Amino acid sequence: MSPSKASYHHGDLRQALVHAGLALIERFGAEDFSLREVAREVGVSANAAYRHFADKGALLTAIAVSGFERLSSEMQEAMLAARPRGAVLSRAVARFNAAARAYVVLAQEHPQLYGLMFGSAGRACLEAEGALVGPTPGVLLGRVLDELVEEKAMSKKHRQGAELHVWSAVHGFASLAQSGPLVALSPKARAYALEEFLRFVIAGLRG
Amino acid sequence: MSPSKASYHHGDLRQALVHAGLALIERFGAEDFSLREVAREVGVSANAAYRHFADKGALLTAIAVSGFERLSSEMQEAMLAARPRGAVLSRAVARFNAAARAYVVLAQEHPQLYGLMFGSAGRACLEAEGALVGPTPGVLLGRVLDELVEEKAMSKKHRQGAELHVWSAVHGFASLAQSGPLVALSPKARAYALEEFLRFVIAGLRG
DNA sequence: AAGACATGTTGACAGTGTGAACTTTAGACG
DNA sequence: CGTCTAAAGTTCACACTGTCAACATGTCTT
Repeated sequence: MSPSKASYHHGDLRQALVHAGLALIERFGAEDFSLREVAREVGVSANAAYRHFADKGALLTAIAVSGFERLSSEMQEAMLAARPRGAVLSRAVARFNAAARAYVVLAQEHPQLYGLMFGSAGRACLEAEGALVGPTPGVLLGRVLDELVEEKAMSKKHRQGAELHVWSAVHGFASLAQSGPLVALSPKARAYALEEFLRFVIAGLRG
Repeated sequence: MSPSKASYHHGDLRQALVHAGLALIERFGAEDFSLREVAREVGVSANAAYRHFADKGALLTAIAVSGFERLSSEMQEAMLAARPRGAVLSRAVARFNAAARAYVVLAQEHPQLYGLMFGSAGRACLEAEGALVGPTPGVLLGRVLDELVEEKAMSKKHRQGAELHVWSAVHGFASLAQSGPLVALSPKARAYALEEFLRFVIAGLRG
């Protein structure tokens, strides 16, 4: 029961495995992820993980879930901190930009985790209902779209299906930002490209 | 030298490995890809592959390259076959739509290959110069954008960096189409969602 | 004809995911 | 308090993997 029980029983092995697994993935990527190695890291036998996860895949999925929850909370935090700048940038647009930036930044700073989340391991928890505790990125973006409609920055007609559109756009940019032509650019140029891209997306919403 | 040499030397083992590997990947995905299994499939010893590929990863990269080349050729083919419909759909817009559809369709029909292409294996050959023989999707889309500018369907001002914008959008949609909220939809509904999305992208280009 | 070189094979080794059987421990109940 | 039980962790075992080293077999050049 005491939080750090160094004896036979670990206390909260499940979470420890997820934590250590996340660290390993960020270092070496999801491809070379080894169940035995994360067990070693935690200081536990190889098969101990099977009391908490059915599979190696189940642990990977749990790590992906933690990634989605982090993404969700960082997007929400950024949206809360967003402030409209002058008259050219409405409140809802500022909040949208903030959410999208948080999304891209997380993908850039944690490429391996991001790859896991949208690989075949993480794919599952987007479809499965109840796998995530926080809102999915699509849901979060959908809320901002509602604000845009309220502000009359986009028409109701274009609202339908638009969360998928903006999610696709942001997700695609985030993906290409870590493999495509953006990697060669300086951080400053990348940031500028992102702002340009956000203008493109907003323009698309206007229709 | 004869095409089917059943003896010690195989003839063109490299291509046979890529072919068989591609088939295995489409069946079981890139995660469970086994060098020994593809060798078995081809009817050759496990280590024969090392005369043609430095690594398991090198074979995977070669398969990804073949995927990119197929993507490229299918996009070009679709663009050639595209015809403007009536007066509402200009030639360049029709060609853009055709290219984007081909992209999404390939991702949908070969999700495992597509995942490989944009996983850490395929990522490399987008950055490395000369790894691909055909044009990259971004280059291909860029050409259609030039046509759009020529047609005055988009301004020169918005042309800069736009291939990254549309590539991001299309890539993101294709990715989410195989994991996100689209999988639950009927094929007809999915096709409609794609058309809606294309309108969104075109609107974004107009600015 | 002969040797050089590319191509394929065999054997071996460390490391992996995972099933089965065993052991330790925490907590419930008399 | 002692005892029983089920959860949590361990050990052993097995098939399989990627890859290295050494060897065998063709093919091509001269």
